[in-house]
Amino acid sequence: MARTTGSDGEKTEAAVREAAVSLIARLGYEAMSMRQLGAEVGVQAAALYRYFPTKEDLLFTLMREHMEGLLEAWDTARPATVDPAARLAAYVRNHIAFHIERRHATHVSNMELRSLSHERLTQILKLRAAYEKELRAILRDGAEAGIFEIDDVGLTAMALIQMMTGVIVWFRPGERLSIAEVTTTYLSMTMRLVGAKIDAYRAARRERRAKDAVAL
Amino acid sequence: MARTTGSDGEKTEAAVREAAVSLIARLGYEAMSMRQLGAEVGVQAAALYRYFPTKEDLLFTLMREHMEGLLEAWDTARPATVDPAARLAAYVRNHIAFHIERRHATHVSNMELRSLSHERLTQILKLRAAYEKELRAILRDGAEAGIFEIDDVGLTAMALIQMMTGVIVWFRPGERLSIAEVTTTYLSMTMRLVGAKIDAYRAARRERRAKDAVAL
DNA sequence: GAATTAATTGAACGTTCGTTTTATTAATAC
DNA sequence: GTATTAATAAAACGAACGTTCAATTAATTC
Repeated sequence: MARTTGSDGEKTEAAVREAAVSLIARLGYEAMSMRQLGAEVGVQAAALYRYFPTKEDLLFTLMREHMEGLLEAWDTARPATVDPAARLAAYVRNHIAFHIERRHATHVSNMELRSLSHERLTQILKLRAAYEKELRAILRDGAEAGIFEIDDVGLTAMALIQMMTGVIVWFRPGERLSIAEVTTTYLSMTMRLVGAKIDAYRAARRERRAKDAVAL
Repeated sequence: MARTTGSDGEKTEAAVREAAVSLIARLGYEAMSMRQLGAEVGVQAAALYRYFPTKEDLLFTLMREHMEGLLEAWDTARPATVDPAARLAAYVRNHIAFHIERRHATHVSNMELRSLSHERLTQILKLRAAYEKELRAILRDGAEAGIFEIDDVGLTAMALIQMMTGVIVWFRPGERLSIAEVTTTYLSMTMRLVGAKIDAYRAARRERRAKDAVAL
């Protein structure tokens, strides 16, 4: 009726995070009770307050770490090239891989924003905006280089993100399609959507060189 | 402290539905209390039970009517032609118009599915499946006629629906873009995504006629 | 091995929840 | 104008909620 044998703060906290993501994704933040979460971890509800001062703190921590993880993943996956088509392909691949791998956490971060305080909501939205800005930059560069055909950069970025993130709604690992197949298909849909011509970047560069050569 | 002057069951029920859609969209189903809903309508919580036997019945009614409305809207908007490009354009236009017009109700229908009982969830998903089936049929016809270029019909349908429905997340009437502008841009993104060639249907028909003429 | 710190239990707190019941008044029918 | 029906208020129900607190035991430190 007190500290249990083998209990370990680090392990318990990790178990709480994991169980919370899963429970909130399945039931919703409001519908999940602290008693349920405790039961899932194998601990009384009161023990949870050793790790997170309130239920909302727990939610916010999960969301912030998810968004920071997304930005870090992109920072690692970001290619060195300036070719917009290659950068867009990398963005799509990273986005889909990250979100399929963390379906539950993505669900939480996208659906439970309204349960955050105003200040914390702002923090999460700022992280999200930074991530989306990267995509808009790629689209703008591609449009200005003439290798993408885009009506409205902001609108296209939103459409692409909604389309890609939507994967988590219907995708189930081990069903009809593999992650690789899904990614390939989404990549070709993306490239068509932005009107990218295959190897348009190299063609454009060749053309520019030829023009420069003439100018000399 | 009982029936109030001017009270009218029909008006109250309509006010309850309207307030419920708005409150659930804003706060979430679990977070909205029956007392809050009553206050919004200008009535005690107990009075709500004259119109909906339980809170979940209220939610289910709103969702079912939303989905039925969507199917009816498509039934009305569905064009007579067999041209897949024209049908796809009509589908996109109807989808975007319907969802922008009913942003709150769409939010409710998409986000609160987990608060339904198993049986009722099945009913709603059946309606949704019927609606999505229409899009898959259009895509399949277009692919078979050779005027769309589609890797995977099911996956493309999901991608398109996620992309289009995503409009309600960021679109606010009266801001930078009008509904017409948004619709036009989404239409061209859709056509590019499915690899539709402009007037490909007419060209294909012309070609077929020419071949038939030769065969004679 | 005694003292200290870490981890947890179990009980309790005040609130709020969805819902039910009963009483009461407005509108309608005869 | 009386009887009936429709629409609501007010109060109450037990259950569940997030959270706090004191007590208790395991692990660690010295």
